Amino acid sequence: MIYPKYFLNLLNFVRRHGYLPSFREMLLLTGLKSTNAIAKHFQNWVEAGLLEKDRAGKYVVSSAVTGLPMLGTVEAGWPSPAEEELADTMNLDEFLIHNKEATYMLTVSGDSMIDAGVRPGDLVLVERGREPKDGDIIIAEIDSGWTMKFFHKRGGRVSLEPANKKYQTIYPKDELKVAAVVMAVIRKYHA
Amino acid sequence: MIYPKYFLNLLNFVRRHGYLPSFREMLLLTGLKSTNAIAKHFQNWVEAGLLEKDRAGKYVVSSAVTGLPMLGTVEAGWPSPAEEELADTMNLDEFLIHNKEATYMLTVSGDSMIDAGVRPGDLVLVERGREPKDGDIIIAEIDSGWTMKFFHKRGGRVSLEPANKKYQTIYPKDELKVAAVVMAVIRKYHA
DNA sequence: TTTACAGGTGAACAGATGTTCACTATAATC
DNA sequence: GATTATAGTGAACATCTGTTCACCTGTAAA
Repeated sequence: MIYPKYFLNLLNFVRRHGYLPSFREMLLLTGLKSTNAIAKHFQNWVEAGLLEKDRAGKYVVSSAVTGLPMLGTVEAGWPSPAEEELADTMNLDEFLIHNKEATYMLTVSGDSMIDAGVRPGDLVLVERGREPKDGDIIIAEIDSGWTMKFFHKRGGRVSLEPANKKYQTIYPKDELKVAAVVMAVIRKYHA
Repeated sequence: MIYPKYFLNLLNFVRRHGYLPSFREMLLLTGLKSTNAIAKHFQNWVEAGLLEKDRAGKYVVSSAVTGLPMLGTVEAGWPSPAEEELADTMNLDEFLIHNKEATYMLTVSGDSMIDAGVRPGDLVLVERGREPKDGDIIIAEIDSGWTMKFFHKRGGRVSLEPANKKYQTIYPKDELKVAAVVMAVIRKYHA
């Protein structure tokens, strides 16, 4: 995406400081000399969808700008520049986390879920206090300790199934203690 | 983590608006009546590490507050409340993205990398313009189209290896067109 | 009982904030 | 050549900002 003149200065400031520059700060960033020039640019950027005004009348950067471009599929090849500009953008935190207060991150150890594509060293985003449904991956407390397994509930009967033939399906004797439901898996390749 | 009184009001505001409330806005949020009361709280929160003052002297929420709690491993069990308070916190965007301008997100179709735990429907974070190293997963353009493969470079000889026995290793005839290097894989279970 | 202190009020202040108005220079269009 | 946008200047404005000072009040320690 090609941004209008001076807008990148604003973005750099936001990334460094975490808030929008004031009009006078924008003067320093752009080399301009009148706050009125900044005001006009800001109005244009609002019309262009790069900025927004919230209910209090304060400027805010649109999430369309801060997010990542969301493209097509791998097999389809790399999109053309025109397609890139149309691409959706997204913010990873907003995208992956629904209930922030209840969301935690854990490191996976062990290979009990490897056939489901969850490998040792992966990170999992889990949500506590969520009711697991049939087929969910959960973090459960069983007699011997803690484990990640598929949760199955068919006709009132609950089972914990690993995604690895080395391990056996567990049928909890009494009640099952569900610590959290796995919402997402993240694997990072380059430190 | 247990926050001091009134601090949650501030956090809620930040999450809704994307910026810190002013002292007068804090009065509305807390029910207090003097900005001086807010000023004292802010100073305490800076000492507690919940807020910071940047070089310009403006208040900013510490990243320790906005991030996710980062806990131990699955096998070790759920941490005690005491451990939770000590836990590191992290921000997913900062954690996963190094070069924002060059980072894109793609949906994976096809099963050529399934033995590496990358499944159809997964999302991959890729970085363009990065030099691939031996063992990296890359998005490459080959004669027949686009594909995701392991990049191998041993003794000057380059090969593209799938992580699926159904497919064969590719030895590019002429130069290899690397579109991007895969930096992370993300799988989301609950829409 | 006295002292210290955390937590709050109320008012005043200098500086910063976005907005607005009148005006200028440059370039493109008719 | 005259006209019309576009992009910018410069100054003034009311309002909002965080800070500061003097003061009040209940609670807990000395």
